[in-house]
Order: sequence, then structure tokens, then C-alpha cells
Amino acid sequence: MQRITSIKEIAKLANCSIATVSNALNNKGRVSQEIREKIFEICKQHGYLPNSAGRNLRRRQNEIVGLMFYPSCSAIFSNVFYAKIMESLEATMEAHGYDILLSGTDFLKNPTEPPRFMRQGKVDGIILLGGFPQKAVSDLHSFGLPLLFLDNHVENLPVDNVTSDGFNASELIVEHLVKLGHRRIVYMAHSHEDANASVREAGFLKAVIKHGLNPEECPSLRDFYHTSDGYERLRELLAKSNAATALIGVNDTLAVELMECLQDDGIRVPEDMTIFGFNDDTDSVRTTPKLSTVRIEKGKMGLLGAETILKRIEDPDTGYTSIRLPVELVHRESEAPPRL
Amino acid sequence: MQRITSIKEIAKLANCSIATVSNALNNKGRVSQEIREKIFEICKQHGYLPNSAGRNLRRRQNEIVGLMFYPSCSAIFSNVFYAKIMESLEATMEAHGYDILLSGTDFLKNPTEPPRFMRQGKVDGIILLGGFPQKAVSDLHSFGLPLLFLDNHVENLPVDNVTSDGFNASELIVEHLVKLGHRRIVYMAHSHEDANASVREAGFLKAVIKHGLNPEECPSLRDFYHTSDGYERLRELLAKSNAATALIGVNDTLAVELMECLQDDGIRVPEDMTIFGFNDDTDSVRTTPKLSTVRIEKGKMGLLGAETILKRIEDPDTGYTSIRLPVELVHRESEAPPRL
DNA sequence: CTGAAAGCGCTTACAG
DNA sequence: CTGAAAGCGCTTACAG
Repeated sequence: MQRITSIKEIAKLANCSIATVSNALNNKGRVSQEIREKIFEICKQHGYLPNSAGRNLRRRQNEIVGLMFYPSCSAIFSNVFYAKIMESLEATMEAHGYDILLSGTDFLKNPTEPPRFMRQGKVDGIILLGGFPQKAVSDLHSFGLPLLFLDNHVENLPVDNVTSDGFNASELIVEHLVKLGHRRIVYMAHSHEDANASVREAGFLKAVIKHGLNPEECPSLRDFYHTSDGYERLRELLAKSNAATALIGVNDTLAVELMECLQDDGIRVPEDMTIFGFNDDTDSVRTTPKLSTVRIEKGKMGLLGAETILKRIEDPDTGYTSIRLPVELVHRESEAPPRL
Repeated sequence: MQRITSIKEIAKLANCSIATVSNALNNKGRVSQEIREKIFEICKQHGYLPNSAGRNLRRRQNEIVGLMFYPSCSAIFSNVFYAKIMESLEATMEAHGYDILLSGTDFLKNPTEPPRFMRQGKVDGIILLGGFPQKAVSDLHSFGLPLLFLDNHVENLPVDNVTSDGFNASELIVEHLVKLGHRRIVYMAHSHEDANASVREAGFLKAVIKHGLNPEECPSLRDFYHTSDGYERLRELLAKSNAATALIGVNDTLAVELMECLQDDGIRVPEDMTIFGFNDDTDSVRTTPKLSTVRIEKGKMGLLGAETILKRIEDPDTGYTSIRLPVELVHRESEAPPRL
């Protein structure tokens, strides 16, 4: 009952060649039923675990994809938004025989260093999760490894990406707010370089014009890093006459934080201020009132992401793919017509 | 500027042997400064990425550790508690040159199948995160791969584990509650097989006796799967005279959910009911009132976990390690003396 | 300081 | 259906 560590030992016990063992183990079909059964029996009895290095060396692939986070590992893990994406991403990769390797690279500490699993050649491709800055992505891209941007992207870089249609989402929100009677709307996002924030802003601006709102009364507040700074700017805005009656936050986290700030200052939601978020995170149903938001098909995003990078690994030279998943508004309690 | 894929090519360009290239790349010091520089220059220019399969095959190790979740991948990712643990776990493994591979194995679907990365021999060891049932762990353990139980464990199984001292935590809570004047306390945990829940219950029971409380007035409610069922049982309990005035939930998530249920039924926290959680999750400060809970050194847990499994990989035959991290009570707003 | 050679475990094209 | 052999890229003990 001793552990067996190579097909050579199996071959000896089964009285055949290692080629036959390999064929049997890989279901190549060119093995007689008798020997096949014998081989499997031996493997089971001796708890044989194949050596993936041998296989990978020969087949010139790792069957592993690296997962990188921006700005850091924990920033993603503590973000419920990604849980569903990760789940279907993982399941799909798994179904194709691939595993996922985590990168702990903290870009805020070390913006230029490529991740270790890449320097060591452990992965066949890399999936990017989070709002990576352009520089980081193009550095990574220049290494020639298959790359996929998930839930985000960078303009003008031929990197595969799967995201939600944030442009349309903003349009839908503004359209809905206008129907409710709002004419003055503010869009807010942190100042990090982030295509999602920009795309959503662009959709917002376009809709503002389309619906004949006054752009000066519908500002974008993006030049802040901490939410508290953003809220300062919002307060300045609200102190004016003709201030906004509705607020769109770039994601639920920001929207929820701002809602709490407003409520602390005695501003009621939705009576005094309508608030919309993005992502439909679990956060957004925990608040009082529950947050209206944009639903993104997270499961589908993970699935398509996996398929996209797998395709890229198989065929590195095809033109690049850019997928926008449709979105849907979720109406809850943080919206109301504006007060007169 | 073409990509180079092996040290053979580097050797040719640098006019030396592959042994010298290998030594240079691994900082073995047995290489003249001149050649060394030449080799590094070539690697840089041609974007050389070593082939980890070749290295791993030769060195008989993967420098990869698998991470398994119970019951499933997404159950962990959507649980903020693990974010901090994962962060320091990742950082420590990374510092030792190890990477972490995710397992998508869903034990609820497939309770007996070992994870694919293990069947394929991709990992040097496995870290278990979550309340794995005994059977699953002993199955895994029987494969002989280094194993580490993190944040949880299974009784009577010689598997390394790093957990928090839940026994002492319960003792501390009860002691504190008694000081506040409580004499009737209820402990609640889901019915899943879970050593943490059992250890915390044991500490609770011991403290109940130690402080001379009436065990019949200090029940454990553990026979429920859904929180709503647990709350049903709690309601029955509270309907009695001499009902509990304080509640200990096995973790913050349960404590928060129960708090919301109670509040929905008009029971005030902490005036009518004192509530304690476990873990000090971010959840626990988001509620009204903020939850009193037990702080666990998540960063240290990840760090020690990494070091423990690394040690085990290095030396598979030493006696097994069991580490209990000390805990600390966090007093917030969900506690008060009982009403008379 | 440097190189030739062996060998890690595996898959695969080829011959029989 | 089966096997002998080559070779994937690397590290390391050994000889010089």
C-alpha cells in the first residue's frame, strides 16, 4: 500500500510499458480493457497522484490562469461584488481543466513589478480584476501572455475584456429620473483612473443632453479620493440654490456611504434626495432605505470571462474581443419624485 | 527582440553553457560578473520567462499550495471575515515563493471527490478554510498531502490547524454578561458540523456552570439550518417566563441576522436583549446598534497558517501543530444590563 | 569559474 | 493493442 509516484512504477506492476499506462490514464482508448482495469486498480490502491510538472513540461502548458487584483488582493476579497463573478469564473475554468492562481501583488506598493507567478512562468494567462491603470495593463500586455480584463477595461488597448454596459446603464438611470420629475442630477465617482467610472460618466452626460437638462446643473464630481472628501464636495453643491435632487454613485459602496453621510446630516432619502447605485451588491439591500441600483449579470460575466481567455490561450493570434453585458435597473426604496 | 523560451537559447546567445545560465538566474554565485550581466541583459531584452514545469519537475515540487473552501468557493468570497485572513496568508506564501491555487470544489454537490488540482498533482499542500465535516478532512488527509486547517479544525484528527480560542472567548463573554447582571443567556449556532461552533458552545457551558447560572435557563440552540428556523426557536424560548436576556451568536453574521429579526418584532437591542457576535466582521459596525463581538487576529491567523503549512511541506513527518490565537472582546452598543 | 551529462515524469509519433 | 525512444526545460553533482 505504498504511495506510487510515477507511471514507471505503475508500468512495472501492471506488466506493461509507460506508454500504455499514459494512454490508459488519459483515456486514449488504445488500451485493452484488461490492462486498463489493472492499471486503474493499481493507481487506486497506491493512491497514485500524477506529477503535473512532467505533464506540463511535455505539453508546454500549465493549465493554470493567474488572477490579479487592483489595487490589492484583500480589496477584492472584501468586496462582495466579486464573489459571484469569481464563483462562475472558477466553475467555468474548472470545467475546462484549468485552475486559478491568486496573485498577492499589491500595485500600490509596487506598481511596476510583474507578478511573481508570471516571472516564474507558472500561468498560461492572466485575468485582471479591478480598475487597473493603463500603465500597469500595457506593461503586462507587453509580455505577450494572454490577458483578460474582467468587469473593467482600458481604452485603446487591444486587450480582451468582458464588462457591463455602464454607458447604457447611466442612460437608463437618467431617463428614469427624468420620468420621476428630476431635472438636476449629480454623478459621483472616486478619482481613480477607472474606465468603468468614465464610461458611466459618459453615458450620464449624454443622457443629460438628450433629455434637455442643464449640464451646469448636472455636474460630475470625480476629483476626490476618500468618500469623505467627495461628500464635502457634495455638501458644497447642495448648499447652492438649484442643487441636485438626485445622485448617481459609481457603485453601491459609494452610494451607500454617501447615503449614510446625507442621513447623518438630516437629509432624508428619498424624500430630499434620490440615490442610485451600481452593481446590486448585497450592501444595497441592507440599508434603510434599500438602494435602487443597476443589476449586472455577474454569473454571466464570470462565465464569458473564462471562455474568452481560454479561447485566447488556445489561439493567441485572433483579433481581440470586447463584450458588454446588458444591464437592468433595480428599483427599490431610495428613489422618489423631487420635492417641489 | 523575439521571445526566448529556454535557457538553451540564452546559453547560445551568451556563449556559455546552460548550467551557467541556470546558476546565474538562480544567484548561485558561481558565475563571473561579466557573464552574469550578459545573461541578465539577454533575458531582459528577450522577455525571458522561465518554464516552471521544467524547474518543478527537476526539483520535485510545485511551489503551489491549494486552497479549499467549505462549503463552496463563493460562500467564502462573500464572507468578509476571510478577506483579512486571505490577505496575510497570501502575502506570507508569496514571501516564501509559493503561490495559492483556488479550488472550486463544491462539497455540497460532490462530497467525496477530491479536488482536481490534487488529482492532477498540481499542489504541494492544501489549506482548508471553512467548517469542513470530519469525513471530508479525513478523506483528504489519507492522501498524505500536507494539510492545514485554518480558522477551524476537526477533533481527534492529527491535522495541523490554526484557530482562534473560541472556548476562552465564550468564557469571556459570559463573564462579562454576568458582570452586567445577566443570569439567563442563550447560545445559538447553525447545526452544521463545525468544531468552532462546538468549541464556543463548550466554553459557554463551562462558564455557565462556573458562574453558578442555571443551565436550564441558559440553553444552546443549535438544531437549525436556516437562520429563520433558528429565530423560530428563539421566539419560542422568549415566549416563556424567565427567558434569556442575552444572546450569543456563533458569528457576527448570525448575530446580525437575529438582531434584525428581533427588531422587526419590536424587541429592542440592547434594552430588551443584549447580543454578542464573534469575529468582528465589518458587518458588525454597520448595524444599528453596533454589535459587540469578539476580535480575532485575522492577520496573524493567515501568517501563522502559511508558516505552518510551509513547515509541514518542508518536513512532512514532524508531529502536528495546533495553534489557538488569543481573542479579545469588543464592546459596542448591543450590550446593556438586563431589564428588571 | 565553467561545462557535459544525467535525469526529474510525462506524452506522443512511430514502428510493429 | 503495445512498446521503445525521444524530448519538453530545468537543476545539480561532478569533473576540470
